[in-house]
Amino acid sequence: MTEPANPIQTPKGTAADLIAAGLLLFGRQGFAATSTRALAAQAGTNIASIAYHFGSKEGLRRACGEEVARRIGAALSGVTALPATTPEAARAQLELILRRMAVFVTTSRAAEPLLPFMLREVAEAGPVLDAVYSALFEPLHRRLCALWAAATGQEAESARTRIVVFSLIGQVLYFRIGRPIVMRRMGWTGFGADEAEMLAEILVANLHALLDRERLS
Amino acid sequence: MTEPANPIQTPKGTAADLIAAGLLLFGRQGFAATSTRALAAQAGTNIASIAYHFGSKEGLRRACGEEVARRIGAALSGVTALPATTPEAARAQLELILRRMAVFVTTSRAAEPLLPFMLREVAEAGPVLDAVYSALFEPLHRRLCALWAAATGQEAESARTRIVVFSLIGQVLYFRIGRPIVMRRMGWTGFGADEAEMLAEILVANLHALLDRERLS
DNA sequence: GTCTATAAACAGATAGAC
DNA sequence: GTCTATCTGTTTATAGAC
Repeated sequence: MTEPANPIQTPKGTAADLIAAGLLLFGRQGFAATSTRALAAQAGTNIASIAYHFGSKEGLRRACGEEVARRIGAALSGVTALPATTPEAARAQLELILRRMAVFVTTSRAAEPLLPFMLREVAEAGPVLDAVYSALFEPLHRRLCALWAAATGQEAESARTRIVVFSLIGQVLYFRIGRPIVMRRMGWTGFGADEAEMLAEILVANLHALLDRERLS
Repeated sequence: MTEPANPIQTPKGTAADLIAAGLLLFGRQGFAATSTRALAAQAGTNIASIAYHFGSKEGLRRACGEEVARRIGAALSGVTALPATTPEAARAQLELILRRMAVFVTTSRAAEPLLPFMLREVAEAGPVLDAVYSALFEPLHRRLCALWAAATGQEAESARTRIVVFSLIGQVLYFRIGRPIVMRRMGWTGFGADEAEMLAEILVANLHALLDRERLS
């Protein structure tokens, strides 16, 4: 989730160009609305190369999903591997993850072509979703559930824990999904340069409020 | 078109059947992936009737958007019109709105064909979005911002208020969007009959925690 | 590996009978 | 208003030259 000092090297060649085009156009317009001609044009190649490299348009979609899973998985590994021995440590790690998520969805350059593609796949429940999901949402859900359980003493598998984790992730994702349309329709001029900071601050305040309340009950 | 005596009752006839088919299939597969033939088959009519009643496939999409706006607007009018004179009243109304949203996204039969269609339009940023948005998200955002401002004494137009409102709505919507895939992938068997109750309870607890923390700072 | 040309299927829209 | 048959353009996938 952090920007690596040495940014992930994107492979070169026609296949990589097509995957980049797929991430961009599938994410921007959706799978069905994107023609193979548009993909080839965006990649600076011809239509036939899609069949040559990926078998079909659907194959390119799959390759895009695997590429996303690969990059996201690498970016998340540092987050999902941290241990949490005490409630205090679990709380601190929940806070850390939320801060990184806030930065990721608002300002991370790495997220730019990946996030729209992923959100599309979630919305379309496409066949690629499992790869993306198992690389991102599943470890994130599991990790947050485990941390919440460690911080509160509740069951990680309980419905309550699950719903709380849903709400934590949902706050971040809806912020990303809804921001463009809300800003356009309501004439909001933007949140400024400190947008990520402010979102993170509110997410963390929200988290601590939830945890404190949980401890009291 | 005359207003039916029972507002829940859906109008009859081929045009209404096509709108119902559009809400269902556009919501399920997306606009681009849904063919006019599939729409006609779902509605139990022929392809030509789409052009006859709505001019084009795009016209049917617009009519679906207006239908959603009409129904949602009616369902929301009671919520967005309530006055809030004191901070305590504002807090109580925030709680009420969250409870209604929780019920709406989890158990309301009325939401079933509408919500997937709306979420698609949001994801696709389709041309219908403005009608849907102005009927639902805009009054909801404005109302929640105003209530939050009334409950905390903050500015309704401030970035902080906007982000808080985003997070409130996001918790509910992501719960609806992410639930199917998370349940499928993680083997969750469901949240039980009291799902809406539990979601509402957590949303409300979240709200009070946020408000209390806001008052202290 | 890359490309042009094309095949086969499909899309949305329409003409015209009823 | 409804429907069948059809037009026109576009889609994905492929064949075959280089």
